Amino acid sequence: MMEQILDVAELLFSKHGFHGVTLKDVAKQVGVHHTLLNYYFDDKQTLFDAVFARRAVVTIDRRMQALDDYERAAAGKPTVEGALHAFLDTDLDLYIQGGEGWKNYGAFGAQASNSPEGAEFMDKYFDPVVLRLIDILKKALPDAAEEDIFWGYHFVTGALMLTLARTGRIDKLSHGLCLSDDYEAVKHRMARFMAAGFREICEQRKQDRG
Amino acid sequence: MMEQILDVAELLFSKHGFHGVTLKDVAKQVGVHHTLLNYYFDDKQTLFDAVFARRAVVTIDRRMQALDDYERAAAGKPTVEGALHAFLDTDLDLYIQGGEGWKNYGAFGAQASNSPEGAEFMDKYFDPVVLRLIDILKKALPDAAEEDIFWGYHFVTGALMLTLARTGRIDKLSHGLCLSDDYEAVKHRMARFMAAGFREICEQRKQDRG
DNA sequence: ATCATAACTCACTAGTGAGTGAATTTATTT
DNA sequence: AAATAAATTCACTCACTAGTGAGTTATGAT
Repeated sequence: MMEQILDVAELLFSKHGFHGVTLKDVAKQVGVHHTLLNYYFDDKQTLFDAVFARRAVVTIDRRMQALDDYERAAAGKPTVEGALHAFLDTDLDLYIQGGEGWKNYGAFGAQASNSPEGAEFMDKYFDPVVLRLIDILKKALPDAAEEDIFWGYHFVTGALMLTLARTGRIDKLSHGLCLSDDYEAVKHRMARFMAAGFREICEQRKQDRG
Repeated sequence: MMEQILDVAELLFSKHGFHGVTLKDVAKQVGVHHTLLNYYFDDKQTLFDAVFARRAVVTIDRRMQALDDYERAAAGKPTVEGALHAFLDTDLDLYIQGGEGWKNYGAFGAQASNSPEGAEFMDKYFDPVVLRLIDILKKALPDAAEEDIFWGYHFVTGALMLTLARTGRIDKLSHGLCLSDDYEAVKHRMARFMAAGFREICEQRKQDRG
């Protein structure tokens, strides 16, 4: 039952955010009395956190593992694209293979990261992985200015977050050519797209200097 | 007074979203009785829409104008970077020069685009400009597959939305090296970064083919 | 000064939200 | 079958939200 509650909460929070969902909404969709949620979870915030925590550890561990593996495999010569592939694809694979639940979690996370509190809370979890990524990026771009790498990273997360947030929505613009839950398509493009961006702004800096 | 109400609503909605803000919150911060908001605006949704509408037209007009100007100036040979500069910088300039209000609006828009309803509502306004951009991008990349351009565009908005959404928050990760309201820094990097990405995924497609 | 209108407040209603503690049902053990 | 514990519902409280309509103050024209 607890799992079902988390599943529904995950879905609803991902669509409407923390304040846009009531415990009754969740309970109703689960088909259970709303006070049962207070039985399993102290309060609304606890439920929200539980939704996050349930899967956060998994993503983080996998990503960290993937980055470690990549760096080892690269044997001292990592590339931006390689690092980004490790960072992004590992996550995207989860959403591709993990079924409905993981897709909702992706959207949930993206939504949560939008509020100041949510972002701060999540950063606590994710910062180590991000720093690990940035560490590898620095090795791949030894001449790069630190700001450039950080800005590049911001662009990457932005793109990823938007993709995750829009899961399941139709892209009217492209007349359905791009489905926002077509993570295969994203996986196929994103790392390479972003790697080129990183290279470019480092190049730009050299030009600015010289 | 109406302006003050809109200003405060803009700020609060940008932080907490539609459901995270009560009319009392807004009224209190304006220093006015909460029922006054019902005097100026039919209901909460009307207020929200008014916040959006107040500035939306300005951005859209300016962007559309900038794209038109660019295409004319490019005289049949537009570049991806040029188009993106027109599209992005025009907006960023507004946030740079427009003062606090415009910065809040940026965050407000990014926040609003996160909910399904909000996104759909906004898309109605923004679709024409976006299609105009994509039109130019297609001319700049005549060999590109349509999906690639749409995906690239998604990455661009994602990065932009994240930047706008995080306005005013400190980036702990970079120890303050990147300030998310340092739009000058974004302006300096984003168009070029993204243009390189576009080029790359078109290149990739050629490789995939041949 | 007077009247009219705009700007704003007050007192209130109806409804909803989260949360509590007692009561009941369901499952588990003995 | 009885006893016990877990799972679930019920009846309720308290705080708060959006919104309404009547009332009040300020503003401005005549």
